[in-house]
Amino acid sequence: MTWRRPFEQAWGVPQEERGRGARLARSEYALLAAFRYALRSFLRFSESAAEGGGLTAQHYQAMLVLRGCPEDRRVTINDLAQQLLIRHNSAVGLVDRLDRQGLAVRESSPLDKRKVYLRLTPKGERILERLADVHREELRRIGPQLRQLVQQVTRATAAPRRRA
Amino acid sequence: MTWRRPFEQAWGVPQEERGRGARLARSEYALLAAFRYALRSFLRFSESAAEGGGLTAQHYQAMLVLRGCPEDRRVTINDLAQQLLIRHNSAVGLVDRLDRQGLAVRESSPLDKRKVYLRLTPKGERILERLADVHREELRRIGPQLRQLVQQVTRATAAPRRRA
DNA sequence: CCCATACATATCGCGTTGCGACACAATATA
DNA sequence: TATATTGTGTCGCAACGCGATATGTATGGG
Repeated sequence: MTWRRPFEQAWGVPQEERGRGARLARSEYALLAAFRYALRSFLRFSESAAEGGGLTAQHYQAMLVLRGCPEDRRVTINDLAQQLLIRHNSAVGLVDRLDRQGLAVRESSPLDKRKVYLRLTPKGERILERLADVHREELRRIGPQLRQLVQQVTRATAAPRRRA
Repeated sequence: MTWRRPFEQAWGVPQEERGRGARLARSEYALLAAFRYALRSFLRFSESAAEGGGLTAQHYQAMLVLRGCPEDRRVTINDLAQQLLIRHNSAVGLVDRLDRQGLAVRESSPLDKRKVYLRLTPKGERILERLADVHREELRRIGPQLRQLVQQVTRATAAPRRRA
């Protein structure tokens, strides 16, 4: 303890830290750690928020894809997998859960009977709207910090141009 | 397909989209989805990079904490759990795996025999340095995009000040 | 000095998630 | 029609996090 939020301690970047041979200074690791901490924080927030509605962060992300999809398109299982960067079989399980919870339904395509289109239920839309709202607020809260961290991490080596 | 990276499609924010009654426009969902996509991309990159060294993203994050810790402090299991935002018992398992792979070792404190200090092994430090390096590069690559997305998402409602 | 309490770590079993490998029907291609 | 490709689905596995519980260690009041 005494060392909770990792943000503060990653500030001073004393030059002597970069000892001979060592390519990365301790403070640079600290910055990377602080960035990951910020990401974890946001993801934890997302999980908690989703849990409030009886679902998981994956459910939320899947619903975001369904709702955010261009209006002239429909989302298949494969599309979902691509957008979530998971394999199609993982998406199948996810859709099973969404279906079981009444958040989305499958609709097999009449033109290509292999395809399965997904659609949010009214209940799904309602819950998603609440979730999206809180997420936007949280993003507005942590946004500046996040952006600053990204900048710090990348800046740390963007100009490491020290004399010999 | 034809709709891969979600970044592009979340640009135009036509006003008519915000239909009567609807509090969030489709494009705002798309923006949130695009932001999560960016996060997932980075996390997948992290997993792939870690996998290259035979470990997982959690291993990497734990090692970051150990390495980034202030020099006058030592990291215990509880500290690790706090920094990773997990329960202590999850941290125990994680340390078990780090130990088993020869990336970190336990050192019980002589003053308080309950405490267990963690230390990176030379092998751990070597691997971590490579990983930290690639991560910094990736962050430099996606940083601008990420920061822009954060700004877009927050801006979408930061100034929704439309007449009537 | 003893005991109750708090603390730090460890163990166990569970549920969720993602994966690779395989299976199978529908479609496209030859 | 024979063959490949595509889109979904099924199975078993491993990683991860959790709650509940256990065990050893400190610490403070009497």
